[in-house]
Amino acid sequence: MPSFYHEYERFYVSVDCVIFGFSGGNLKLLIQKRPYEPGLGEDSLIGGFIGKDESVNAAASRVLTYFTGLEDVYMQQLGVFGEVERDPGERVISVVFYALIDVRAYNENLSEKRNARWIDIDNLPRLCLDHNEMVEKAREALKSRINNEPIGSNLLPELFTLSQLQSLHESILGYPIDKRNFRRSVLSHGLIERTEKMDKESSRRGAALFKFAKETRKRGND
Amino acid sequence: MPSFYHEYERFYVSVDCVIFGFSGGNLKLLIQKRPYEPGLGEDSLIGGFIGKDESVNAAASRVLTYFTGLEDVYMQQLGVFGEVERDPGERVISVVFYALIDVRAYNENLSEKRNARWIDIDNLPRLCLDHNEMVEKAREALKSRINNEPIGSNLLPELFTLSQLQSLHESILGYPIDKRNFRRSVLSHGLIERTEKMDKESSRRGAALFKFAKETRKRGND
DNA sequence: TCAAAAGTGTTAATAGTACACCCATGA
DNA sequence: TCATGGGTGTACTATTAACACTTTTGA
Repeated sequence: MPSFYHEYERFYVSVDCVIFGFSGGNLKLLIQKRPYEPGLGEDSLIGGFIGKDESVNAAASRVLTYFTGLEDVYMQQLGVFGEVERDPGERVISVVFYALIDVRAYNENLSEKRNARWIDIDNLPRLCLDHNEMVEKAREALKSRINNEPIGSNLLPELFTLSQLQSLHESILGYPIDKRNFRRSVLSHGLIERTEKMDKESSRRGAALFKFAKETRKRGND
Repeated sequence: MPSFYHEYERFYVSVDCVIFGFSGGNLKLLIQKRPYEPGLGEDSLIGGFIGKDESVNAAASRVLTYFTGLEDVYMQQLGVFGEVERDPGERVISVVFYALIDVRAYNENLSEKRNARWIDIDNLPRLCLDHNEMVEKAREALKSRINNEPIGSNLLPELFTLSQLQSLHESILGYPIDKRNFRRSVLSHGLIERTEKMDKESSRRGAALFKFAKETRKRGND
């Protein structure tokens, strides 16, 4: 096979994943200790390099599964970070994804093994390189999606209360929502359905558990 | 300078630009004859390879200027196309942008020199590689932006009639819009201003010429 | 005089927003 | 009995959608 483009430069290409979770009423981010120099040990997004025979999306999925133990996760491309000096070690072009996972399904065992941990999105440490900027951009993307797509289904367990769903929306949007309006709105769209089950854990009275209607759990990274 | 990532693969990274224009009441796309093997001479998006000391965005701007003669053009990242086999020659990861330009400002001389031409967006030929898919995705991005951002300012000349603006919106959205509702809506947002000038070319009666209010002409690719 | 595009208002439906109290329960 | 979170309705406002005729003028 001849080399058609041999006069051009080749680049390291990485994937970085902004992995969102939701627990304890707060939006969380999964971060790791950076395993390479430069910046070894600094807080970092979950990432990795693209392999020779692997598509960009496949690399993102591989990295995500490696760090969470989960497959078929909701994942979207966010964009490319391609400044020349963004990595002081070598020139690396990074393709950024964001993913939404149910933290209850996350494999806790991996946390220690991978040197990863969940942190509160509103209390982010300084991350290495341009990773804070990536998180910021991912939050914006989430904000503009939450009202139009049922992405909450990927962050919540199968069954959830309306209060949990509201709290998730509030965490993403960053402002409080009126309870009655929220309930009416979310129910009128027909995306969620009430089940017979009740949650007795988070309140004395108990709250009805809801589930997302079929087909609203969108998966994959295409 | 040590090589931190030397164990990883490096890739050719290209930029491809979906360049939209608007003339004769139709949305247009600028294409070229592909200048490389494989697929030499096939219809192709405007593209090029990223240089060693050039950011990804800078590469896109360079390519755009080279093919249009224009600088400071409205440009947005669309995403990365990273399938392993997307280019049968070599593995190339492509970062795709879309740009909006005023075809009247386009340097016609470059058309022949660069082997480029404008074609009607609704009458696209088969493009090389996965370029048709890129155009499709760019059109979707345009559609979802046209109602929220004054991107029309980048496709129209400085002064334009409301009919032209409406026709642009219709071309992008793909369906007819009610004239009265459109006018009321677009005027109420205060993004455009009526000028004293009249257009006498496209109608007997003449139509008022409008311009976008300052600060609405967003430029650059960040 | 007529063809062709410019210009102009009203009404109905829908979606969104603001707002406050009672209920059921376990401790 | 009381503290806690669950659950409910109504009135107002803003936005969107549907719809048809008159005006101007050059050919």
